[in-house]
Parts: sequence; structure tokens; C-alpha cells
Amino acid sequence: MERAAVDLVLRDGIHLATIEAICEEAEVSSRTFFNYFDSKEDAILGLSDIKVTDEIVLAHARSARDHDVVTSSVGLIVELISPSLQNTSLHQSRTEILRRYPELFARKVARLTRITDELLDAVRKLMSHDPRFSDSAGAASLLAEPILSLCTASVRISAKEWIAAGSDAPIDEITIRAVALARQVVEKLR
Amino acid sequence: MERAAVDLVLRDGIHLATIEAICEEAEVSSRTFFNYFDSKEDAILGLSDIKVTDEIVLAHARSARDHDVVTSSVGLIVELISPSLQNTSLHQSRTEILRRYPELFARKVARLTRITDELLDAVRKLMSHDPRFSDSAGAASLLAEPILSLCTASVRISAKEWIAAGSDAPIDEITIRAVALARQVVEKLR
DNA sequence: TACATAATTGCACAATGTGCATAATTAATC
DNA sequence: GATTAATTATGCACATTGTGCAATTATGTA
Repeated sequence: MERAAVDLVLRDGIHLATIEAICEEAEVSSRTFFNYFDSKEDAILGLSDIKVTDEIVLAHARSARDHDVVTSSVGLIVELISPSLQNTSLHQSRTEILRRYPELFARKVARLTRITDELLDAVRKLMSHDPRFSDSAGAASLLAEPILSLCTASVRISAKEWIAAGSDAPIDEITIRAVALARQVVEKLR
Repeated sequence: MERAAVDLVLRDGIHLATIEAICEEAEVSSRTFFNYFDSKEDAILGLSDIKVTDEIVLAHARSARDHDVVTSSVGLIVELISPSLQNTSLHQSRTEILRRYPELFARKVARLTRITDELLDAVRKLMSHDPRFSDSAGAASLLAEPILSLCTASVRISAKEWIAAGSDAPIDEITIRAVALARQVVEKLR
């Protein structure tokens, strides 16, 4: 049904890709459609459930060089979004859809804000592993949000570049490039 | 009608605050409602049209100490959101609504992404006034997005604190505090 | 008053989404 | 293989949001 939804949007446009049409294409009833997706856009955008587990967070906290919170945060973010980067066929169609219909970003972002709190907790944990934040206890917690934003934006750009370059390079390249961008910002602004 | 929408949501809950009920309260027809708002949430959230004019951008570029891009960007962002901070009665109700119904952030964010491109252009202009970015021409443009994210997040936190403290202090306090937060991040991460 | 313009409304309609009862499919057990 | 139990798909009625269009009402102006 996701395939049908995505294909129809690209073929007929978002307005003609009604639930009815999608269900006809997928050969299911419209009622069944809503048994699987909360909304039409869920199917179109493929809003999979990202989980931020303690294991993943800890793994990144330990593996980052010097326990740098930027490196570990970027690594974590890239790992979380990597499934949607690798699922090539569907994902490419979805990327094209977002390009054509920027309004749909809304839902996508909505889902992301749903996990923003989880990500913030994760960044705070990662900060606690970073020696530069080990002394300043509670006050530093306020910095988690700006740090997360900085890292997320860097990943966004880096992923864009990666996709534009043909998605050939290993995904780690996204991480490396994103960390470099974040560092540049810090260097320039200090 | 905005007043009626906001009041009803707080009184009866989002589900019972239907268009029909809101229109009854506001004593207009539902058709009239949609002549003024594109959607129910528009009225509830009061998504006013933020305009990023060249004048405002230039004013901030010039007034910022040392033409620091963080200071000017934060100042710009605070100025853009200040109307919604000052319109006390309605805004307080809306803040409470967002607290109760975090899902509604979606639309709010959607509107913000609509002006993200404008904001990015603004930040690039502000960067061009910052001596630290004057040499590195095109490459630095990539940094606009992370910088904007950093500033936006800092403002978000600072505004939250400001509201929590009772919204008594002048709005400039938001700017000052946000700049301080952004600076802390940069200092810590370098 | 008479006229032009703008604001409001009614009505028909399309589309999304939900609740609930029923049918069809599949798997499990004897 | 037949029977039963679980899951999955469906049909139908309905509420809600939102739009297009034509008609009506209100408002200002000469």
C-alpha cells in the first residue's frame, strides 16, 4: 500500500492520489488502509517509528573520539535516519515527493518533534560523557537543545550533499562531513 | 473568531471545539470562518504572516556589536516572533493550548518551515556583514543552516525561560540571554 | 435614494477519518 | 481433513473539515 501511495502521488499528483485511488491501486478497501495508517500522509511519507535505545546512545558515547558530544550526537542522528536513506527505491520516490510538495514536510517534522524529547535526553547523556561538560552539571543541560539543533542541521546538509552526489559513498561519509560542518561553525563563531 | 476558537479549545477540549461550535460562539457562519482561515488550526494557533523584509535584516546587520552574526540573527528572530509574545491574552491562551496539545506544534512548525528559506537568506546576508565570514565566500553559505538552527534553538530556550519567569522583563532580555546561550555552546565545543 | 463594492451566507459536494458489526482468511488443534 | 480460534479485511453509517459557486446582506458613497 505504501508503494501504491507513493507511485500514485508521483504519477497523478497529490490531489488526484485520493485514498480511493490508492486503495484501488493496492487492491484493498479504504477501511483496511486506515487499519494500517493513521493518515494518508503516513503512507506517502513512510513515517517509520524511530527508536532511541540506551544501547545505541551508549555505543555512540563510547566510540566518539575524545567523547566529543558533536561527534557522538551526529553519529547517533545519522544512525537513526540511515534506514530511510538505504531503503533506496521507496526512499528515492519519497525524496522526490518532498521535493515536489514541500508542504508535506509538516508531517515529517511533526513526527520528528515527537522524538525530539528522546533525542534531547540522548544528547544530555552524550554531554555527560564529554569531559568539557562534566563539571558544569545542571546549567549545561540547557545547552542540549542548541547543540542538538546544530548537529541536526549539519546532518541535514551533509545528507543532502550525499544524496545529491548519488548516494554512492558509504553512509559514514555523512557523519564525517556533518561533524566537519559543525566544527567549522564553532571555529568561525568563537 | 480567533478568540472564540481559543476559548472553546481551552474550555471544551480540542475534540469538542468543532468548527460548528466555534462559529456558534463567534456568531458567524462556518462558511465565513473559512473565508478568514485556511484551517481550524490556523485560527487556534494564530499563524500570523511573518515577513522578513530587507530593512529589518539590514537594521540588525548594522546594529549588532562587531557585526556578530549570532547577535544579529538572534535579534532578528526575536523581533520576528515578538508580536506573538506581546499579544498577551491571546498568546497566553495559545501557549497553554500548545502545552496541552503538543500535536498542534506540527502546524506551527509547518508555517515556520515556510519562512525557513527566507530566514536562511537573511542569515546569509548577516554572515556577509560578519568579518569572520567575509573571506570564505561560497563555502560559508553552507554554514547558514547550522548557524540558524543554533540561534533558533537558543531563542526557543530563552523565550521559554522568559515566559516561565512571568514575561515581566523587557523582550530584549530574550535576545541577550539567547546570545549568551549560543556563545556558551560555541565556547564549550571549540 | 440609488448604486457600487465588499462581506456574509446557504447549499451542494468531495475527501479524510472513526466506530462497530460482520465476513473472509489463516493458523492451530484435534 | 474437519473444527475451532485467531487474525485480518471489509461494509456501512456517520462526523468533521474544507471548497466552489451563486445569492444575499451590509456598508459606504455620490
